[in-house]
Amino acid sequence: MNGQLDLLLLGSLGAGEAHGYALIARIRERSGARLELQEGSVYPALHKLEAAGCIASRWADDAGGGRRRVYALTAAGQAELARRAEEWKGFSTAVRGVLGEAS
Amino acid sequence: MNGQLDLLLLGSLGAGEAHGYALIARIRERSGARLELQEGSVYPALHKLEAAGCIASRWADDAGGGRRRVYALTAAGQAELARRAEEWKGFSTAVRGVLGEAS
DNA sequence: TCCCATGCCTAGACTCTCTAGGTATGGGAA
DNA sequence: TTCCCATACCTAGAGAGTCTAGGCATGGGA
Repeated sequence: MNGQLDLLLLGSLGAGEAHGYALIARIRERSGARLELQEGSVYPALHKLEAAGCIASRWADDAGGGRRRVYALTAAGQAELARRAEEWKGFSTAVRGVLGEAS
Repeated sequence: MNGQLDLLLLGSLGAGEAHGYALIARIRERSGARLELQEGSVYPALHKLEAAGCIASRWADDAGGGRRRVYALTAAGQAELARRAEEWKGFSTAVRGVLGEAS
C-alpha cells in the first residue's frame, strides 16, 4: 500500500477502536472500495504498531464464541497519527507540484 | 519514495527531456525541496523505465567534455504517465477518505 | 456434510528504494 | 600545486515494507 499502511491503520483507529478484520472493512468502505488490504499485511502491521506503543489491544469475546483482538490508539499513537498525516500532506502536495498542479 | 518514483520521473520528463542529474534537481525544485531523490535510486529506475519502453535516451556532449544521457518520454511513456497519474489521484483521494476529509 | 464468512496468525518471497561504494571531468580553494 | 567539490554516470548489496500462500478455529447456511 505504498508505505502508507501504518497511516491508514492509525487513521482508521482514530475513528474508534476496532479489531483487525473490522479495520479492513472500515478502510475498504471509507476509501470507496479503492483500498483492499490483505490480512497478511494488516496483522503484522498491527503487531508492529503495538510493539511501538502506538496502539494497545485487549481480547474480547465474539457473540459466536470466537475471540477478537480489539485495538485502540494510545496517546503516543495519536501523536504519531498527527505526525504521519502531516507528513502525508506534505508528500502529496510535493507530488502534485512535480506533476504540475494538474492533479 | 513510497512507490511513486516512476510517476515522479515520468511526470518530471513530461515537462521536457532531461538527463538524470537534472531530473533530480527538477524534482527537488518542483517539490519545494521536499523530495530529495538519490542517484542510486534514480539511475536504476531510469534504466528500468527505458527497458519498459516508457522513455528513450541519447548521449549528448557536455560543454565541459563530459557526457550526458538525455531521456525523453515515448508515446508509451506518455500513456503510462497518464495512467499512473490517474492511479495516484485515486489513491490520494482514498487516503483522504480514510483519514476523514480533514486532510 | 461441506463450504463459506468471520477472525486470527506466520513464513517466505518479492519488489522497491537507499546506502555505499566506484569512475571520470573541470574549476576553485588552500 | 594539490586537494576537494560539483557535475555526471553507474552498480552491488542491504534493508524495509508488503503480498502470497498457507494454517487454525468457529458457526451458519446450502
